[in-house]
Amino acid sequence: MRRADAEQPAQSGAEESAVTLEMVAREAGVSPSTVSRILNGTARVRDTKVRAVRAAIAKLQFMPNNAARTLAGGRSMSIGVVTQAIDSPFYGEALAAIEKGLLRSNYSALFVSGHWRESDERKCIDHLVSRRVDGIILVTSCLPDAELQRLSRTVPLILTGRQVEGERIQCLDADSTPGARLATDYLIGQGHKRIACIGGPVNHPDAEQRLDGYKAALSAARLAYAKQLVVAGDYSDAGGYAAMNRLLDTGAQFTAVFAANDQMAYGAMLALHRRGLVVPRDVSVVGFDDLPTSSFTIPPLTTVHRGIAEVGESAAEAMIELVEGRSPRVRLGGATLAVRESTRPLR
Amino acid sequence: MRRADAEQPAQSGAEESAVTLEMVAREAGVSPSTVSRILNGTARVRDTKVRAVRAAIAKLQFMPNNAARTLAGGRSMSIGVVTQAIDSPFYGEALAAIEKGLLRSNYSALFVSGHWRESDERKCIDHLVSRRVDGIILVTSCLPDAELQRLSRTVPLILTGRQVEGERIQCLDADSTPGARLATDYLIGQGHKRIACIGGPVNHPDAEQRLDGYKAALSAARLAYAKQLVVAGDYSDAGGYAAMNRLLDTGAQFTAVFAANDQMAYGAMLALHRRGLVVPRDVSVVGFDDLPTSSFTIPPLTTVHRGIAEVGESAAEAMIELVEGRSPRVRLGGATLAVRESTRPLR
DNA sequence: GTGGAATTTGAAACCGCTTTCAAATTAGCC
DNA sequence: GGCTAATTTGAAAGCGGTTTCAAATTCCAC
Repeated sequence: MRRADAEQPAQSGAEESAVTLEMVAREAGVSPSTVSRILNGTARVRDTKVRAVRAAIAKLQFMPNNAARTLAGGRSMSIGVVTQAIDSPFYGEALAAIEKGLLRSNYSALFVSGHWRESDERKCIDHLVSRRVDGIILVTSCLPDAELQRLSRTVPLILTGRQVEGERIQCLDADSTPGARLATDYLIGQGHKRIACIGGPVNHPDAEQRLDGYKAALSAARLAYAKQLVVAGDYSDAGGYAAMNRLLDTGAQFTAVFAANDQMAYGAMLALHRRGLVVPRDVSVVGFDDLPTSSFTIPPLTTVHRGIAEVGESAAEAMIELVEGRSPRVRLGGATLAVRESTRPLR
Repeated sequence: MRRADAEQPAQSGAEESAVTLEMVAREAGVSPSTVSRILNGTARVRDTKVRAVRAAIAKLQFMPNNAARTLAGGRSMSIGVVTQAIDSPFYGEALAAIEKGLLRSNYSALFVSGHWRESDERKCIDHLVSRRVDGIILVTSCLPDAELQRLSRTVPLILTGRQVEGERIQCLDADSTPGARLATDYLIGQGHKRIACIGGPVNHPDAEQRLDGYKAALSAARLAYAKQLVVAGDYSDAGGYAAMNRLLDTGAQFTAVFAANDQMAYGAMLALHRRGLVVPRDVSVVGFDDLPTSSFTIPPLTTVHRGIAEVGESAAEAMIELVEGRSPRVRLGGATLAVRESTRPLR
């Protein structure tokens, strides 16, 4: 082999030939095993050697090859994170939190998005599996329970937004029902009796919970559930806008709206604005999620706060516990209502 | 061989022992090299064997071990993507686009965020390098030119938002000056003469471009540049809110504002609203970036559209060209103005 | 049918690190 | 000091692929 060439510092457009652990070992006058042990802290090593190795590492600017580590060690030190749309503010916040939660450990995150499509999500997950991630965090999943259970035999799972049984599945209990209940109760407490609801996509577990909370609040207050006051959206601004327009077009009477997420609330508020209706004077609006932007809408949005960031961070921490073999114990705070300026007492 | 054992589906909480290429080879009655060749298309293989191997792969549900591939092949088939904050809507959109652009290839993205801090960004990049990414896309970077040039010797770079010379550095020319000029020109064309500006973080190349565009428009229209009409923000909603309050507190007179990004425009609009000023009746507001939400603010925001998504996708495609050894040729469309309802002619 | 070129194949080396196992060293104790 | 026990160390065998190189086939023209 042209080792002579290799000794030359790489110039030109060519890639610098990487420093290997073996080169470090040679430089420090020890065996590769010793270097590895120092790197991983897997065994005691005489102090003089530790120092020599550290010096060699610094001198050569050694950076362990992750692929080799993964292959030899059987662990990739990376966690797959599945979301549905990386560009939604909701997932953005969750991802940032997961990134933060993983930070203190040596694990790093691999983000992929399923776009609310089973096939896409499946492909993403295959991808993660072939990359041998040590665990997968699913921030909402479109796949059926059985499939997740099967997957959990290959790799441990953390799941938010849904409850699925399984030895190696840890669910962060994030039932949305109480949050939706809280929001609706608040409106009722403010004297509203005709409360519309812009729901999430039908057949989506989380969306159903939010609708259930709304219904529960109504029935607890002995208010009739009026089907014509409920319209489905798709969790997007545009969807909320369209939903509100449909609602308005039917001529239904209401003094308040509960939107199943903040983005739809934004859209709904714009639709109201376009019709000359002022929030909260004419209609009170409550959202769900408390996105960072919700403090800056006009008017600032009253919304259910559940600490997306907190959930994300907990998920990350739980995942670390899980892959390190401990059993995580997660307790999440409940939902609270961030009361801002999009609601008012009825009189 | 305990083939009998191997046939049992894996049970219990134990991880399923992964299927290896060698098992596929045995099952198909060929050598591992042949399987590899079929997998990668690196050589012709007799058709009967191809079929046998495909069948074996399907039967065993073989999924190549990515770490082994990376180690042996020297390519990780992954691209590092550096942003500053994964939870900002701007980066969210960019990341989604990059993900999309990479989709058709076999490369996948590794997202990391630098949080506008040099040290964080440096750490992220080291991380990517140790994971042997085949290329790095920097959607804005805080590091000095020289450091990027040094980095480019290790791995090819794609850089947006800044121009840095280098053999293996490809810059997507995304000079913000013309966009800012466009926005300010529009306000001037609408008859505004006293135009305030909420700038980005000082010392940030991109922010400076946006300020330059603003100044250029003023001077082209022979309008005086008034220092008291310019305040610095930090590209966040809260920053825009605070900046507008400072502006208002000084008692400066203005009929329009150019905010260096949409999020600051949101904050500014809220600050105006709180003081009883109506947009656009009392003050016209123009933003920059055209975030998806900007169509749904109240009022919908007039803003500079530069196709973040387009930039992201181009970056991804250029990166593929680059790592495949071709030389990318990217031409981006210029900035346009999305005229909505936050501006009005002065009279 | 035969020789030689072209095409397919498999054996084996290697990618860079971890880890086992046994040898070498050091420590502890009588 | 001598002997055993405890601690450090290095050699070598993988991890699961890719790739080189030469052997084995197949092809083709004569």
